[in-house]
Amino acid sequence: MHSSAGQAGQSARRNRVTITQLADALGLTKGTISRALNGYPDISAATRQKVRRQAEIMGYRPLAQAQAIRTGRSRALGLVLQIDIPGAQRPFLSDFLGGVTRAASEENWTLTVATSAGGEEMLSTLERLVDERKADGFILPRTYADDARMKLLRAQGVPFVLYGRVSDPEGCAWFDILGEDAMEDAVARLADHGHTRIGFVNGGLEYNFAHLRETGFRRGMEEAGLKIDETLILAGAMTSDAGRAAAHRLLGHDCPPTAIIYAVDSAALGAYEAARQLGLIIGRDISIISYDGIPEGAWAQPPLTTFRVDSRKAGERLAALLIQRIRGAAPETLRETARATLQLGASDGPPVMSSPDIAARVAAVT
Amino acid sequence: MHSSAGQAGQSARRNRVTITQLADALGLTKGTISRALNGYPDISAATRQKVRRQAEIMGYRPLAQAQAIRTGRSRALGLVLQIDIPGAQRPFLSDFLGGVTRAASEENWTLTVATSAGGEEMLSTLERLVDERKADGFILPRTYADDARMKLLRAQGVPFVLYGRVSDPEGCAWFDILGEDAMEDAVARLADHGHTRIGFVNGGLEYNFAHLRETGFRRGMEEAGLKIDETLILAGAMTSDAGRAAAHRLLGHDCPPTAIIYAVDSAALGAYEAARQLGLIIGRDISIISYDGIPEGAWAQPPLTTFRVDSRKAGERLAALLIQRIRGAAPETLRETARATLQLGASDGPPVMSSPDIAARVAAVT
DNA sequence: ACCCTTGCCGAAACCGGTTTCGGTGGAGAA
DNA sequence: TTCTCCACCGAAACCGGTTTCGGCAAGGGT
Repeated sequence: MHSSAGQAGQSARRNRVTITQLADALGLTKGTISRALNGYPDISAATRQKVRRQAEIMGYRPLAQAQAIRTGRSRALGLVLQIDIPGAQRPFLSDFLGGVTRAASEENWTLTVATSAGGEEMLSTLERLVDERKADGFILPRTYADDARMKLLRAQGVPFVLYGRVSDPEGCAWFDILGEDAMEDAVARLADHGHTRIGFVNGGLEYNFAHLRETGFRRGMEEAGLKIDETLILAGAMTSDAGRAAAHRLLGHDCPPTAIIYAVDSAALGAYEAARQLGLIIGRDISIISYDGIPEGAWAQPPLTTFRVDSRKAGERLAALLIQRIRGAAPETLRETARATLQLGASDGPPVMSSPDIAARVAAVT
Repeated sequence: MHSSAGQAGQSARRNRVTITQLADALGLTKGTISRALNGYPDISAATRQKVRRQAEIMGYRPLAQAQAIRTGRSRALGLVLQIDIPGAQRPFLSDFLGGVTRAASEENWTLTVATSAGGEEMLSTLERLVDERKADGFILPRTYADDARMKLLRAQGVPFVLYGRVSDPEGCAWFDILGEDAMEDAVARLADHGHTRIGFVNGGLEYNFAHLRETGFRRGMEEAGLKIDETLILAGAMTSDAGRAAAHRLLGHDCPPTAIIYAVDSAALGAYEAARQLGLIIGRDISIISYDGIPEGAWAQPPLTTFRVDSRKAGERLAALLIQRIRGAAPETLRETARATLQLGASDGPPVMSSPDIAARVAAVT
């Protein structure tokens, strides 16, 4: 029936040391061992010490699954990735996972990963993992302005942490990068270059980060003393196609911007195509600054000036926060933010062409 | 002590239906239920039918962790990613994970992911997962010519499948993309263009795929009736830096190639830098064909002609194979391959400059 | 000297399943 | 009719832990 796979279980099972073996070795009962290791107060310090040492010697590690059926907790973090979103978190995933698993394994936790295509599947996947107790808590990447996953988990009473902030912070723990500060800095940098007409291409407004980044953009414009032209603010660009369309629209404006800030790198890459079609050279005729730090940006010609996100650190912090959350810490105490770092490219610089110059060039081409 | 996290477990626990509840509802004992659902022969067809239907109605799903402590199997697949390798499997990860988890969840399995930096950490991580029974089997990406992970798992009797083939196939199941065929096709394509001096920049020879791709290159050269110049074959280039160095070396040759085949996209991108430094235009003065299909390639100028790997499908097949393997199928019956698909770019074409032309240009610049 | 705490640990139930072992009833054979 | 065998299911042990409950001995107070 089962040839080597059957033997597999046996030989792997052989060397595990169980709590009963530990108990026998010490002449105690397994109940006592369990309480000693889990820090119950009714075990003497001397006994606890002995148990700890012997456990170390024999290499005893409790079987998380056995613990789980009684305690309901399996020392596993859950992560459900939405993979149908074009280009979303694609390149950072490896770093992000590295961070999460590193932090998790430091506390002897593991990571259970699932994926979903589409929102409903996401929710059903989440539900399945919850009631099969595959994870004690969840990391939710890419928070939406109104997040259904959050509601589900909150209703079920399952702990979670957000990668991103949310408008209704009630009972939420999170880690986030300050995208608004980056957008503000981007404006300041362009203003320093001498730009006065600056466009803004935002991501999808269903994401919470988009609102924050727009706020940052507006704040930056105010700080720099520049007038905001609402017709130079677009949204919904998450892909290079959408980014290209947005660039065409802005550059086809009666009075086009001399610089464009993108909220999302993948969209910013679309501007390269648009510029090529219009005969404009990025970094000279038109300046671009963006946000994310995806590797494609560094390989574009000229390299994209962008604000890089440290995904690995984000993963590490999120895992650490979630573990604390599961252990009972109040969510209000579990909120952290970090700044993005400017990654210099050559896609921005002082304006060479004026707004009318650009308009003329665009008109000539089309 | 624990405020909302404590309540969390309770409310989540409430709606789970256990095997005992199912048994009570049917007036049977839980042992009978278990045997009925697991297809034991000593349960009548009628009873089995009744149990199945009632389980469906009540939405019963066995708790994998509870099953695991008796059976040793938790219905979880294991994946350990090595994240210190620069650029390795970075961009495909999302697709790959999507494939794995999709195939896994179809059978109600889950995926446990861990990461490691460096070979020893990899082994200890693997060992920890094995004896904590966090996974019933493992997917091993990027097989080495002599793979320590394989030996470990084989010794422990733990099932595994390889993403990639291996020189000693004894007891191994695998899925792989036929990189050698792609390399062969690449040579044929360049030969059709009219190239006769073709260089080859391989990846690290510690990886098994490198040997396969070199074989493919040589076979392609023979098929095309071209002479192989051993001094035009380099190896060990996995990063763009290494790829750039390799390009400089080949183009600095007394009689440089007019086309270069790279075994790895990330390395091929280094050729773009080298060409820029030497004043050569890729796709015209020098042709490049590569392998992997990373997104950066499509954004390079000109877009990289490369053989694209379907990572999602790879993930799906590997998960399916591993599950079969765990269930006892013989490894010899679990071996699949697929072809890479050519993704047209503009980095290759008919030779415009001859080998001496290129040599002269390079000499002039340096 | 007696009682009452208190500290500390053993015994046993429990979690949600799987698996072994017997026992019962009905069909078929003698 | 009686014996036998087999199909089918109940009872209970088991997996590796956690948690409750109760008991015993030492120490403190009167």
